[in-house]
Amino acid sequence: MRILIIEDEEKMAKALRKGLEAEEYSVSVAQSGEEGFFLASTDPPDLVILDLMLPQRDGMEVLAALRQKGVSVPVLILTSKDTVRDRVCGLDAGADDYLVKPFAFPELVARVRALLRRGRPESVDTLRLADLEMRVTARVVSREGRELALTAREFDLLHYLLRNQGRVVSREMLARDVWQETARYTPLDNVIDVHVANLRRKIDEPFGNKLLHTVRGVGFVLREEAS
Amino acid sequence: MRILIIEDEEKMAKALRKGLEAEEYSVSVAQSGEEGFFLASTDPPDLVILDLMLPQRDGMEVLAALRQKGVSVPVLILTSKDTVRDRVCGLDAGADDYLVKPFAFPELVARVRALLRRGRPESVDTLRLADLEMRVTARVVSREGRELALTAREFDLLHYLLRNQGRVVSREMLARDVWQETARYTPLDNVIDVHVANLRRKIDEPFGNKLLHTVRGVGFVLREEAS
DNA sequence: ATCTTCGATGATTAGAATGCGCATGCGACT
DNA sequence: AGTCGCATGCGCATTCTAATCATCGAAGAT
Repeated sequence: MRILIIEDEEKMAKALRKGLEAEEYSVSVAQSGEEGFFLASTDPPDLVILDLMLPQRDGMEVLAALRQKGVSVPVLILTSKDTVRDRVCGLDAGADDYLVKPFAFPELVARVRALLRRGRPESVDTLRLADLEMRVTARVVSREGRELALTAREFDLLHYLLRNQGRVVSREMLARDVWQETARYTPLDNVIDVHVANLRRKIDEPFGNKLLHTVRGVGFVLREEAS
Repeated sequence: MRILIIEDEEKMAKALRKGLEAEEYSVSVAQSGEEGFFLASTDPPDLVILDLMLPQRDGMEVLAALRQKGVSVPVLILTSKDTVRDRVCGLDAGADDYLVKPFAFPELVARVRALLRRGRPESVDTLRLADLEMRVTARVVSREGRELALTAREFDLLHYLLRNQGRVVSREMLARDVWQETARYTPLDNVIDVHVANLRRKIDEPFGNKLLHTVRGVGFVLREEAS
């Protein structure tokens, strides 16, 4: 994940770079508004951290120019201007977050994480395990590129298993979270097993390596290697 | 734009609702964590404003449960817990912003705007799917170049489906967003189905490949490939 | 240790019940 | 006339139930 810091104070810039690099981000620094605008618009990073008081070109100007140009990279404003008026201005100019100096570094990092998390919306929308792929809102499931026809229940079941891939899920969990039956699940009732079997027939049987394994006495897991 | 406020203190909730409604948002309020979780997960709004100290179920729990369930709606935490530790926790649990009480209302609104801005793709006047084309302001729909005569309802319905192409939309969503009937949709009431059928007759039946598919148990999708 | 036995757990199958989606038609309103 | 809301009824995919079959693994005997 690439972060661009636009900040003229050298001390602050260095501290930020060091701290963010420790978090495994790839950091570059622009020392002026002009330079920052150029870098952000020619090769947009995944996030911009923007100081407001800059030589040559004010931070607000840089932000406005970027948005004007259609650059939609997330921007976090980091400044000592702390009035409500300043914050509202910054946010309304197109910033995604506004943090006031002095600040706590852990909070900055948390906010950076939050912004970068949002940047990849499709990663939330599509779940994957090996060559099995689920696009959630479209309700489409495919394996080896071939689309599979699942019923509503089967889809919900697989959705739950994919979200908990690697974890063993019990029948009680499935009864509660997929079937929404709070209490009255009985061992006599093998609805779950039936649907698991049906799901297996569609997502596993036609293909080589099985993904849906049963853990005797406990429940089921979705994972790659055989157990 | 729909906002859900999860907040038990009645005074605060009322003030928020009033202020946000003045900004043209459609606001609903949940008085407990339990209720908030239910509302947010069954019918996700465009934004959630979440208090942390709640009866029944703590705000952090609600957030974690929502993310766990794959609900990716933007969440702004609004609380009086103001330590750095609290903020980092909240953001890392999946919140998108964190604002501390007492707060300046204009700042809240600016942050709300910033969050909602991200969710929206910029508006376009002509929507397209395969050879189906809709010019929105002109209210003209055509396929294979031939203009189609749609009624007002049919147009609104198709408009909604086109804006959400590729996503499965439920009857509840249609009842709310196309019919604006907040609550009194019943499964017995098949108005939606009738209009979907009529729409199909006009945009799909005369042509080769169908675009409007039904997803049994869930709703309808507009998309190209057959499923 | 290895083999055998047996109970418990999971898998499979088929048929029954459910509920969903769709067509149709009528009345009301514009 | 055209459009929309609403109700009824049918057909069928989906889901559930229930009964049978397969498999696993621990315990005991050899």
